[in-house]
Amino acid sequence: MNYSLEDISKVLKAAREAKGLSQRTLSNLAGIPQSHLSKIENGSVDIRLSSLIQLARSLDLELKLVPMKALPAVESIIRSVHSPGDRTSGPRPAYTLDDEDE
Amino acid sequence: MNYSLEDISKVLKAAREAKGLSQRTLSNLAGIPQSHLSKIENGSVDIRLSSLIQLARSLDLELKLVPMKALPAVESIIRSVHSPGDRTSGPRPAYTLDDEDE
DNA sequence: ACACGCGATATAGTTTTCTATATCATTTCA
DNA sequence: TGAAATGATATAGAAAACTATATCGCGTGT
Repeated sequence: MNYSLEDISKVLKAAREAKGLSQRTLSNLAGIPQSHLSKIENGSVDIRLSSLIQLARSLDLELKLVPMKALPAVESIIRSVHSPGDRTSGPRPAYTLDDEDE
Repeated sequence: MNYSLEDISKVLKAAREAKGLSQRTLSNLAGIPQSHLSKIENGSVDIRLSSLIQLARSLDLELKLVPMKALPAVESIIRSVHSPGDRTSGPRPAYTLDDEDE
């Protein structure tokens, strides 16, 4: 449930592959050496926050600090975005938050 | 919305204060020197992912990589969790963590 | 006034990321 | 066949986090 260093690297790698990017291409996008990118994806380095953010941005991901209390709902949303037809199991979108605030 | 280094530190600081913890107390909880904690909250260091995760956990926060597509919904949920009368935790164990030593 | 807890800051030493660059083993494809 | 692209790995140096420890100024309460 809680993810740690390795989980993050898995997410990053999966996101890169989902976008069909090679490490070298992403390397250029994010301004990070390919050699280092490899280490990051292998979870063999404890990257700095700036690197993570930079990398995430290049992959259309955004880093968020989520209160534990909100975690289930957040994960549900993220899952539903990953698999846009997901009705295999799940609490119906009880979270119909078409909010418009701000 | 997109947050960067400084925003993260603000969130961390706000979370700590919301829990009524001093830097020194959190320092013990998270295993991070108070002096370093201060720098982190001031955004004067580019912390490592492990530090961030560690710190987040101590504050009942969880780090998530959110697809941009899901961001609005996620942010809405997060807002609704710590919004107006923010109780931040209903069943709040009256932890008397005045652990200390020194 | 004095002690206390608070956050900020200083020094110095250790550890590690991060960089640039190059190479390697596979796989893919013309 | 072999050229090209892939991810993994190596070396060496630079920069910065992280540590322990101590101190400082400020506010608060006794």
